[in-house]
Amino acid sequence: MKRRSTPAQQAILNMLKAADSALSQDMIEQQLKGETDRVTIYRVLNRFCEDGLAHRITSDEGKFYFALCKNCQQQHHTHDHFHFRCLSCQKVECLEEKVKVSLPLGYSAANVNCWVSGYCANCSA
Amino acid sequence: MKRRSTPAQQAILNMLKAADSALSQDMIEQQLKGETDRVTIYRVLNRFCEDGLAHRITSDEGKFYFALCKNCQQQHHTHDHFHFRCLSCQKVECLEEKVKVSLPLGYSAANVNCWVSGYCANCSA
DNA sequence: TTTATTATTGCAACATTGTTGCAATAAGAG
DNA sequence: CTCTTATTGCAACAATGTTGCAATAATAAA
Ligand SMILES: [Zn+2]
Ligand SMILES: [Zn+2]
Ligand SMILES: [Zn+2]
Ligand SMILES: [Zn+2]
Repeated sequence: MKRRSTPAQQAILNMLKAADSALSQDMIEQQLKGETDRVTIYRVLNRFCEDGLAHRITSDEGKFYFALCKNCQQQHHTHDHFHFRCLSCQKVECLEEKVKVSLPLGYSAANVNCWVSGYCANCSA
Repeated sequence: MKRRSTPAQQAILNMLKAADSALSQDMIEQQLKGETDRVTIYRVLNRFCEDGLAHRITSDEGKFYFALCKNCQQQHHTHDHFHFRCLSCQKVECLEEKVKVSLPLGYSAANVNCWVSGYCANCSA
């Protein structure tokens, strides 16, 4: 299935690049001022994930955020970094810090979803 | 506000003790076979959290799980441990392992919500 | 340029999860 | 036993995410 370049897809990709942070569907819908349907936004974001352009994380609020992949290889994706959500400015960031966890004997890990919420440098000041 | 002991409250508390793992509202509703209303289950669970008996965590599926507090002081609660969700048997556990993360300069942490999903010892075998 | 193919979109409908308001019920004190 | 009010059940709602389907439009082919 070959991808097509569309206004919605471009706008959302640009937003993700410009934001340099993770965005949720509702954040994108707001910035797009309702020009694009909710469903389309979800579909575009999911497509980015399928294509290895972005990754999806479930926040501690229980909703999805999407962020462009930075340090992933084209083939090999690893999203085992911490995510930070600022309780004041709402910004969500992928942190450099990798998650290190040793599981009990016999356990195996398939995926990791780690969040820290608090106040970012701007909002702490 | 003084608490009262009710069948629903007791049943749910016993389930949490017996399970020795974290449960979600729908798991509890199933085991209770619809004898108790959804809303009541949520309210009982939230009450446990208010009373410092349990803690609530948001899973990587985006829904809430509730687990009895084990290593919390009566006054001082710390829920900075990892949680594990088995993709096969659905069991959710509080792990002993504490979350260790160093934030960028100027950032401050208020809360932590860390999940590993994969296969538990039983299901890996 | 024009036409044909089909990826993408918008809309309605639905599923799941969690909360709130309010009247009815029942736990526990006196 | 009676009274107070914490707790429950039910209806209604909000938020988030998905699916089906017909209409639209990006791209390739003619
Ligand atoms: Zn990636
Ligand atoms: Zn990330
Ligand atoms: Zn606790
Ligand atoms: Zn826990």
